[in-house]
Amino acid sequence: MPELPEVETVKETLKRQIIGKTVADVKIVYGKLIRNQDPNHFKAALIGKTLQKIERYGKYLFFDFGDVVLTVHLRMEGKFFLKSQDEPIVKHEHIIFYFTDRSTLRYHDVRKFGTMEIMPAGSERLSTGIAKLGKEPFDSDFTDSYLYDKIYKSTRPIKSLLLDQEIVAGLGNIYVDEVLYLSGIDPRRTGKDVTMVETGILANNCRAVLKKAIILGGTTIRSYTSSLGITGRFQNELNVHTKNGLPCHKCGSLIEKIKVGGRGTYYCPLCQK
DNA sequence: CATATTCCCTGGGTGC
DNA sequence: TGCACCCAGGGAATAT
Repeated sequence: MPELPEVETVKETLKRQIIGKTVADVKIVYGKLIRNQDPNHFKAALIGKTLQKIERYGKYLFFDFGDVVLTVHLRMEGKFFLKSQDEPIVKHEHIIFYFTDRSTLRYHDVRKFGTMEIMPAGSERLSTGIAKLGKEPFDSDFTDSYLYDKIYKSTRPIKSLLLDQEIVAGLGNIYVDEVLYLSGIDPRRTGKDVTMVETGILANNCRAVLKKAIILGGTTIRSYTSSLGITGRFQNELNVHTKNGLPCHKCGSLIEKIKVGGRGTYYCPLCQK
């Protein structure tokens, strides 16, 4: 499941590979991925346009084509592959961008959860979801007090609050489990129960975990590859996520898997209070 | 307003 | 081997 580090890796890889390419055609195999507009408008907005740059905020990608911007969210299993236009369209390739140099960018998504939308340049961050995104842990204004202000009155579990993109943009299920483990905080504790000091520890660990994961190219679990066949290496650094039944590195007690806010959650019952 | 639930979708896993 | 069934999961829509 691509979270901030995986999306960052996808962005950097695609920047090297497709910036400067011009769209010759777009084939839409599964149109429901496209939000808020009909497929013909989607195609017409891109044909003839040249990709200028690619940016990322939270888990969203922004493909800048000059006067329009293509926003993409990979959700669970979305990935991009760069192929020759001569290669046949395979199962789960839902949208194919044909470039004038006979290469193609293919959006592949087994679960069909990903979304795409074309927005006029300058308004791409105003659409549903994106407009409400909170700060990224690397933003200068992602301060301890910013985070504390968002959580200190809440009765929701701290795990759910950290997963909430309106509070912290970019964290997903894997990294939230790791952040809570490193912070020694039980994922079920409510926001109002978390102290200012603990909030500072959480904020620091958000940055530490994401920074390390970006350097390692993200996390590859369950045969997930971020894009273009790339394999991340952060899975070797995981302390708790997917580790149920294995001994905790700090105390040796066994990692448990529970549900918090409807999400599978891994934690150390001794180290996380 | 805050929080909880439902829905989207399919491969993989389970049980028979 | 095949089949029915259930589940995971990010985020938007809907309900409480």
